Amino acid sequence: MSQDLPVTSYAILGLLTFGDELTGYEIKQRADITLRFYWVSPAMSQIYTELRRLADHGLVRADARADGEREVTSYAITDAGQHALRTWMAETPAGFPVLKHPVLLRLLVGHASEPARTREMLHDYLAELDRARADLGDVRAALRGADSPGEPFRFPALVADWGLDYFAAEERHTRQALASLDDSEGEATP
Amino acid sequence: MSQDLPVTSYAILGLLTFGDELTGYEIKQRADITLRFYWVSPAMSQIYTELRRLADHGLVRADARADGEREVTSYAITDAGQHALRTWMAETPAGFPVLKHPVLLRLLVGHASEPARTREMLHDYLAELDRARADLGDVRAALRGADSPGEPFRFPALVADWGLDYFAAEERHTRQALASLDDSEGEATP
DNA sequence: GAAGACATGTAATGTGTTACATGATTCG
DNA sequence: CGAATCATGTAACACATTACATGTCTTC
Repeated sequence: MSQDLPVTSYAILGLLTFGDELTGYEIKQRADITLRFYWVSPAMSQIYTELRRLADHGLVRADARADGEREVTSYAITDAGQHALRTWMAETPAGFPVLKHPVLLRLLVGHASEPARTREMLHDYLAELDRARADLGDVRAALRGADSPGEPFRFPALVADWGLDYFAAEERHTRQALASLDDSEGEATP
Repeated sequence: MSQDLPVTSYAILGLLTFGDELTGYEIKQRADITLRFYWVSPAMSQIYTELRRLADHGLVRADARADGEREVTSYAITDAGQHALRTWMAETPAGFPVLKHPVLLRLLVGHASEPARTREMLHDYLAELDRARADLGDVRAALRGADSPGEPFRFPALVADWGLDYFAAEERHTRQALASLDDSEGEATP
C-alpha cells in the first residue's frame, strides 16, 4: 500500500504536522531553519516536485486560493499522510547518519597541503560553526515557552538542543586538531 | 586549466596519495574503512567511473598488468594529480558539513510517533554507534606506530580521533534525549 | 568442486541541483 | 518606482545508486 517515498518526502510531510497549512515557499523557509541542520534544505524546485508527488499519493491536500491577482497554493497533511508518516516511522529503520564533512576529508589528506593552509581551513570552520550555532540558537530561543513535554515544540526543542551540543562538540574537536597541529608544526614559528 | 571535479573525485585522488598503487577494488576497501566515516563510500561502479574520469584528465595513471589469465588495472596519482589536489585544497573553500541524520529527523517529528517507538529508535542508534565506534577504533589502532608528526598516518590518525570523539558525543546526546523522554513519558511507567 | 573473494564494467533509474522563466505584491 | 520578497514552475544536467552481467582466483 504505502510505496516507498524518498526520505525528503517524509521530511516535508513532517514539516506539515505542526498544525498549519503552508505554501511551497513557506516550507522552504521552515526547512532553512530546521531541516537544514539535520537533513538538507531542498531546493525550491525540489520542494514543488515533492509536493506534487505527495499530492498525487493523497498524502497532502493542495488548497488553491486567490490572493489578489495570483493563485497561491497551500498544502496540508491529510489523514492518509499522517498514517503514512506514522507507518514509515514505526516500520522502517532510521538508518545510520551520513556525514559529508569536507573539513575532515581535507584533513585526512593533510599531508598534501601546506600546514598553514590546513590551520586556516580549521579557523574558517570555527567561524562558520559560530554562525551556525548562533542561527540554531535563535531557533532554539524562538521555541521557548512551548517546549515542555506535551507542548507543540517539545521535539523540535529536543533536536535543537542536540544540534547545539553537536556544534559545541565540533568546536572542541576543531580546537583539539589545531592544538595537535601546533604541537608539531608550531615549533618552526617562534 | 583545472576544471572542477566532484568532491568524490578528489576524495579518491586523496586515497592515492598514501604511496601505493591501488586497484578500483582496493580503493573501495580503503573507502569503506576511512572515507565512509567522513564522506561517503562510493559504489564500486562509481569508483570505476571516477577513475576513468581522473585518467581522462591525466590525474591518475592506469597501470594494466596481467595477473594470470585476467587483466588487473592499478591506479597511481600523477604529478598533475598531486598538483590538482593541492590547488583544490588551497583555493576552494572546504564548505560546511552536511549531516543527513535520520534519527534527528525522526525525533524532530516525534509527536507523530509512539513514545515507545522513539525510545526504541534511540536505543537502536546507540547500538549502531557502538558498532561504528568499534570499527573506527580498529582503524585507529591499526594506525598506531606511524601516527606521529611527520609520519605517514599522522593525518588519518587525527581524523580518526576526531571521529571517535564525534561518536562519543553522539552517544551522550542520545542518552540525554532518552533521559529527557523518560522525564516526561516515564511517569506512566512505574 | 563449491563458495567466497577478487576484479571490472554497462544500463537503468532516481534524487537533487542549477539555470532559466515568469509574474505579483510589498515596502521604502 | 525600483528593489526585495513572495510565489510557482520547467528544463537540463550531474551525481550516485541498484541491478545486471561476467569471469578469475583462492580456499576449504
